[in-house]
Amino acid sequence: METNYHHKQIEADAQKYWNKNRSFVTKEDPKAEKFYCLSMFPYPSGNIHVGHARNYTIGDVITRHQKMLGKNVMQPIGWDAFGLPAENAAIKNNVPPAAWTKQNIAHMKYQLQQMGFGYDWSRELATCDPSYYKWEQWFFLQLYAKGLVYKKNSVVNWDPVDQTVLANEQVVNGRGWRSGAVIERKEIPQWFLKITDYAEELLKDLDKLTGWPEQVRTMQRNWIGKSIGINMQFRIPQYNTDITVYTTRPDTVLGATFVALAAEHPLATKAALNNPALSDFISQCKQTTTMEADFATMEKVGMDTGLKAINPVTGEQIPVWVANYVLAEYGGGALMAVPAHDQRDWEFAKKYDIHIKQVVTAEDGSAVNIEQAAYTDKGILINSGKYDSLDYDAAFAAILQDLQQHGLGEQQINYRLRDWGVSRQRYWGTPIPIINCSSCGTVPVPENDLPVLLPEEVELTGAGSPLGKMPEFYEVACPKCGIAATRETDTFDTFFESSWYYARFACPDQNKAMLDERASYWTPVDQYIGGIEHAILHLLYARFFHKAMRDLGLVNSDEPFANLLTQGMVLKDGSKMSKSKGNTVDPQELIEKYGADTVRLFIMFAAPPEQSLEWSDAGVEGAYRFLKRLWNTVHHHVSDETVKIDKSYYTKLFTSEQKKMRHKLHSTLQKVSDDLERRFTFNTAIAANMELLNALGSFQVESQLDKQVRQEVLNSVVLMLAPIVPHVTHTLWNELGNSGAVVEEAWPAVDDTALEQDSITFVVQVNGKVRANITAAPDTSKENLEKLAIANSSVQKFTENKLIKKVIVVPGKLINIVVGE
RNA sequence: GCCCGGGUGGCGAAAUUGGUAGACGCAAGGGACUUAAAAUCCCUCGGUGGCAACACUGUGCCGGUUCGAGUCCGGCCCCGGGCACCA
Repeated sequence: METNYHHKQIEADAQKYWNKNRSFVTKEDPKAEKFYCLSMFPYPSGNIHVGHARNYTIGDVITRHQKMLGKNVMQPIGWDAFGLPAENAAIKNNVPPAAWTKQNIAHMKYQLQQMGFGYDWSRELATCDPSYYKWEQWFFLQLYAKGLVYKKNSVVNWDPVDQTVLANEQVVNGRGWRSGAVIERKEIPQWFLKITDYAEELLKDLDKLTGWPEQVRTMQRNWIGKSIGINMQFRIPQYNTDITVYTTRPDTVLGATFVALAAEHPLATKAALNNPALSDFISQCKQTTTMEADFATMEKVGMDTGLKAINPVTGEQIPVWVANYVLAEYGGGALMAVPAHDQRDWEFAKKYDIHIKQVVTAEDGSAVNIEQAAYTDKGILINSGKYDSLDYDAAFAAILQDLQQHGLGEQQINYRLRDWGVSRQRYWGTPIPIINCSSCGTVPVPENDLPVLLPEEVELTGAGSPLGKMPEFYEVACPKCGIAATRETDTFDTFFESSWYYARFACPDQNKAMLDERASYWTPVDQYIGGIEHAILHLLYARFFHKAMRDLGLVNSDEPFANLLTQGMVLKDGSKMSKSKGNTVDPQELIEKYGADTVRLFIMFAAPPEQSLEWSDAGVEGAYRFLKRLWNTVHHHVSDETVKIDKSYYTKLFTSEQKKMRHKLHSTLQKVSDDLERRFTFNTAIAANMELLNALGSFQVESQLDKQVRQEVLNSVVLMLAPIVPHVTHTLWNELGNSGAVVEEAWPAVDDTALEQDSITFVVQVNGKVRANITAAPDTSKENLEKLAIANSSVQKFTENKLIKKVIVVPGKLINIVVGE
């Protein structure tokens, strides 16, 4: 055995072994339990960064550990290859996005292989490959046929100088990031998927996702935002029409002192026709950003339309305002404003001196001062005539009944969730398979003509999509009537690709169908790992696609991801590491210097996976030092003679020192198994192995049995660390005299007899403060523990001349003596 | 603004079900080995007081529940993620 740890040679050898023996190439196997482990696939931005390394190391540790548990494990990898950065790079470097992307994939693939991840490379796919996006176009047409696709006008960020649509990310302080021009809102026709048709199921099935973090389920629940309220009709006498207002607080309707409309509301448009000031105001409102965060923090402004609305419950006339804080997309773009019981309405009313009328008061009779702030809790009705003294539920029911009787209101379930707009006015994406014909209208591309190929030899200028300048792309004959027609030049949102790739990994070679029966074998993914930043959009879209695929008979489960691990952000200088912020760290240098095992060990040791990890170059050295120490320990152990462990070993009469060592080993094994299988706390699993190796360092080896104990410990340490540092353990396993490869070994079993102890330490507290430790047999009775504790001299210092009120004994842990004067 | 997290030594963190706060590692200081350095090994390491034994104090802030609170409850402050066209 080599005296020193040479990571380069060791890592090259191990990787060669896995490739040659196809250690991670997997087939369907009905005899074994399947385990599909998937990390979110990367966008090929150019280099692997630390966030990737963290994500993929977590996935790889779980994959290798599950394989050791005897499961048929599949871990694929691919490339989320369409997207905006390729276009930006193309403009900057004058390289077509396709070439740039392919070059990045090649480099990043090399980097992933250097990290030693156990991927089934035979399943590799890239979403920009026509063999992938063909099926995406096909799937869109299936959804179209099922009525889950529609076209409507919606708003985009328009850069008037570059004459192009900008992503939110490309709008900085209201200006285009390249041109610096003030961004305008522009309404254009776009394609939408009816995710809202699945809103109820997406909400309900969250209860079944017990393998997901509660945090993510809560975020999705709130995002879907189901509410039960009432649609009320407010009469507008001037126009002899009604407007519908949605409210979840019908108990406050008697306190409604105005109606507020979104700038986009048709009635606002009508009222502005002969009111130039209002017309100006509405145009101003429409200038504002499309981003919700900006929308919610901007100053609330409004203008009275001069119209009056009739409160359907009181018959009272109240003014109708246009206000910039009313969302056009939600609740019909109109709301009844109750300043006394809604904080935004309250601020608006204060600003414009609108009447504030309190109609709810606290249930427990405590004081409510609506001059200070709105009272938004549910409570008891006051100033409400016949509804006085009703609580929320009773008032809801009574008001609903009265409204129904007069045909002025109905119960309504609303969702905050909006339909998914999938059109992008960009080049580097999947072409939307639609043809626009002047006589037939919107015509789907016939299945036989798929895929609609994206031309790859293009030049990007930053002003609009190149597809719109390529007649050879967009000039087509209408598939229905044959006359000259125009192909859609928009492409899909890249979330489209990432919403079904996990299923395609089951059958990437299938060229006759989107998916085949192998997708039903492998899905749902047993363990999905990715950044917390994807908690809502990506995971919700993928859940929607899975249900839609199920309804088309393509998969046989309801949910795509059975278990989810959301890794925390990797931060640098306190902010998220991302390609757009340009603060990424390239792990390549560290791999060169210390090897992949050190990088893997450090990343897994620095923080538990769900927490954010503040990157620092210091500490990597410590991980390297540990691997060297492990190497040296094995080297020292095998330098004179190797020992074997057979069945008879486990029934030997061990000395108390040997028992202590074996207790440490098997309690560590128990802890590490739990850490890797249930808790995913890889940091504490590594710490436990460090402790074990430290304990082995002070274990004196004299007899042959001592040496066997040390052999047992080292064998187990190598097996326990194999998922985390697979290269060095590959070599050490054989150096320890074991045949076969560690990658094929089973996870070690706990020897329960080694866990038995003759005596354990109890903590003795007086009034909850630790005063002593006592040692006693594990089965010592409560009474005897109490006696031992009270008799202890350090304890007596705190109990003398005091009354012992009671004694609390926690079995196996502590005794607390409660004393008083 | 809304939704979801987080805050523990000089630093990354541990404490799994309310039961010894700081495991494990980094950095720092001291020592051994060496001609010297690197590497390696050993010791110290939350704060205050004390020669020491030990005592008091300490988990963002304020209050509460409990024999006992980093952990549970109420209120606040700060930091991070998401907010529908970054992926």
